[in-house]
Amino acid sequence: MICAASYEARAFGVRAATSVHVARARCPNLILIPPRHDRYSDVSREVMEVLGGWSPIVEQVSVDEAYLDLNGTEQLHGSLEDAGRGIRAAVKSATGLTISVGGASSKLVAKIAAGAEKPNGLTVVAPGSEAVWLAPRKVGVIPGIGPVAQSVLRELDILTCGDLANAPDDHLIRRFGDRGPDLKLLARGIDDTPVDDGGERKSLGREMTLDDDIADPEALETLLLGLVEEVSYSLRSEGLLARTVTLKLKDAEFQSITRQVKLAQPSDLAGPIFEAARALLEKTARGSAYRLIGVSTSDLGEDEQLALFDGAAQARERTITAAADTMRRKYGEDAITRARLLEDE
DNA sequence: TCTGGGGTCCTAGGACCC
DNA sequence: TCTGGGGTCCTAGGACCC
Repeated sequence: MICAASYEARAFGVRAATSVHVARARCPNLILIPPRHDRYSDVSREVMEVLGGWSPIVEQVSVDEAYLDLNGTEQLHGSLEDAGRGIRAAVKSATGLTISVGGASSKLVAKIAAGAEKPNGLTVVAPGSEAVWLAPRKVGVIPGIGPVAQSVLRELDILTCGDLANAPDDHLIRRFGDRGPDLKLLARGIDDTPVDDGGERKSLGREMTLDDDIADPEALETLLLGLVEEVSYSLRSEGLLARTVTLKLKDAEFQSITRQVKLAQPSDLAGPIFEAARALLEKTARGSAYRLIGVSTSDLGEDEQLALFDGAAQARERTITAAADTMRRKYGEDAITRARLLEDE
């Protein structure tokens, strides 16, 4: 599948999440480049470091997006335009990358502004002019209004932010419930969520879509074990313990099913997490075929002195796991695996 | 737009308690 | 024996974002 598409490719209808097959059909001269995720992480870190020089409060949203709280930095950086120009120049000189910047009185409007002139743009919305600036734009530019909400709004003849800002409350309440009127605030650019730089991870999981739908319980179990191994290794790498395990399946009709269970004791070991996930799979999968299987952990906490509470079996697993992790760190994550996971390769 | 994989957040319904 | 109203917690599903 396509992770990201150049603007040239986008002109042919190729965009993120397009399958390679479809992409090639739409754009025969497409040039495919294998992703280098480690490289992107490194560069992302460099960019975030530059941003850290412009504000003490930086909220990283994804590998390529961040919010900066510039309140109180006017003496240092000047106006929003000045800061925006400076940030773009600093990132360019540190990494060679061009970026788009949006400046505004809220995260909501700043984000929309950043997207207004891509790539390589700088858009500042003056405080007080948010509603006017937003009015002609499609409601879909508002973060949180996705395809489903857009189609509901379309039925109400609400197409632009201006339409939404002036929509009757009762219509919105009927279709969106209590949060309906809040949408009007968003459409006027009113948003007071703070820039939050203390984001802690809430969940960690892995899932895979299968080439062919699989019904065989044993095959599903083996796939699940592989996923659990990856998840538990990530938990240990991040020093986290999980309390809740969620199994996710998607059937041949694309219906997704989730089942979760709480562990008796938080864990970062494959053994207890797999046992929980396996039990859920046994209860849930009744012989039908599935096209996706995944496992996710949540209710995460910091690593405590967990080993103190281990029973004999877990103490043994912990010892073996520690040795295996040492090998993974030294020779790569694939350096060691379970015999059961080799069979299907 | 025929549908990946990593996440976060919200909602509704039911259990349970006072 | 039947039952109000409110709060909290849990679970499952789904919308949404990049």
